Amino acid sequence: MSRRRSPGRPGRDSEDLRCTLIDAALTCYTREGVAATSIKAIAAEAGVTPALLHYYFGSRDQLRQAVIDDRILPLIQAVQEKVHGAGEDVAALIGAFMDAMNAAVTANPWWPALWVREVLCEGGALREVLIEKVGRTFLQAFVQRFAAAQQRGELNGALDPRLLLVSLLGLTLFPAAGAAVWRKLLDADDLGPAEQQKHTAALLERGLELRHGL
Amino acid sequence: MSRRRSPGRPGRDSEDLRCTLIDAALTCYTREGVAATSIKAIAAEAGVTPALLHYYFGSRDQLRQAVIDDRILPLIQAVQEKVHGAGEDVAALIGAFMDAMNAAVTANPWWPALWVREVLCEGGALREVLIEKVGRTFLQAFVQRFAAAQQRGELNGALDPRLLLVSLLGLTLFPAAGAAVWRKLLDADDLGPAEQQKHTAALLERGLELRHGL
DNA sequence: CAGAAATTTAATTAATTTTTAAATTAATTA
DNA sequence: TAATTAATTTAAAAATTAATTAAATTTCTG
Repeated sequence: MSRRRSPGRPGRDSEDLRCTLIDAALTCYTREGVAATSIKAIAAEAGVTPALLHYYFGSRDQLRQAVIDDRILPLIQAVQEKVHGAGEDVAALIGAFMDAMNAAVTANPWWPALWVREVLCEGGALREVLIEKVGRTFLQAFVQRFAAAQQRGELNGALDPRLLLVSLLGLTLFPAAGAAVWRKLLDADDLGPAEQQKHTAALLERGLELRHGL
Repeated sequence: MSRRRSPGRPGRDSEDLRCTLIDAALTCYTREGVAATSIKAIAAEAGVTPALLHYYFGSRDQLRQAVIDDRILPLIQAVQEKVHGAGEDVAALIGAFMDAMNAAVTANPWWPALWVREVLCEGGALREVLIEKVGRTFLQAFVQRFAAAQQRGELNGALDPRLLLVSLLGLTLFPAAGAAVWRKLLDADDLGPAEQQKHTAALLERGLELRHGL
């Protein structure tokens, strides 16, 4: 945070400030939402002046675009690639997706909250980007493979193949986005990604196993 | 939206304007987030002047509180009561919860997006309200009943009882919050609450039924 | 018809934010 | 080592915007 310094060019031990600034922007976006975040707030978060953000990015909009280009798109691409590398089998596909999501979330804790806020919600700042850039093809590839697997009897036929990926997102992104809330409500500091992962896998593999049915 | 009229007291056909104003506030909160919503924006949404909002509610904060008291708390209470009315059986409990959520979401389409934004996310405006007012007891009651059911062998023992309600929320609120996105991505206007409900029930009851396991 | 109620117009106040320009210091280069 | 360039801050300007208040307007009610 506050790293107040005097004016003038910094010494050669300069950390990568651009990176720090983008981190600060992500923190603010996550905490307040993209729409409600001013460059003043980002500057405060980074312990720097608004003028510097101008120097680096030009304007508020360009800064937002930089955050998208530098952080968000690569993240999605990483997930896409891991999934792409999975073989023919649906189980492998789903497993790869869940693993990729868990890895992405663990490495980028800001991601889930930002996602639910700015992609899921009407008026979200990342909606267009994601939907047009990656969403459609990504989602539809899954839908087709799910449907094919159902026909081969390798996947619960009562599921709607179009909704399954949505369910998987709901079981990964949603719990991760609320992690702080759950931990507080449950007084459970030990409740980490590992427990979450195990629980979700159990639910997906076997369902609730109710004796009487819903 | 715009219902421009001249100054002065309106005719006696007056709809319940207070209600309209609160609706407009909800719309803006949902679209832009509570923090980023000005009373000016709400006034525009309702086709009314900012001064009128003052006349009705006193201030921006009081308006927010009115939205919470008039709309959000009753909604949660309704869910709570329906769940409370469910019998001993876990299956009945879970079924009642899912039904109550689906009903609440169908009747109040703004609810899921507002929830993920303002409860789930750090800095959300409804976080404290919900967590302190209803969250803890509600959640813990579920946890205990889940754990008891597991001991009786009536519920998949590999699940984490603390995380199951989170999963259920992730399978209801999350898909509902993104409904517009999914529909657009899938070119599926027919994809409504009924399909969603059926799909989720199938997933919960039987899991994925993969041949090879995850 | 008189007074109260519901609205808008218009003005005030206040704050805030983005952006620009100038000043300062350190590094690099010739 | 002097001159230039780069990275920062300070300070100020410019623009926008928001919340709130006061006054004016119209319609209803008694």
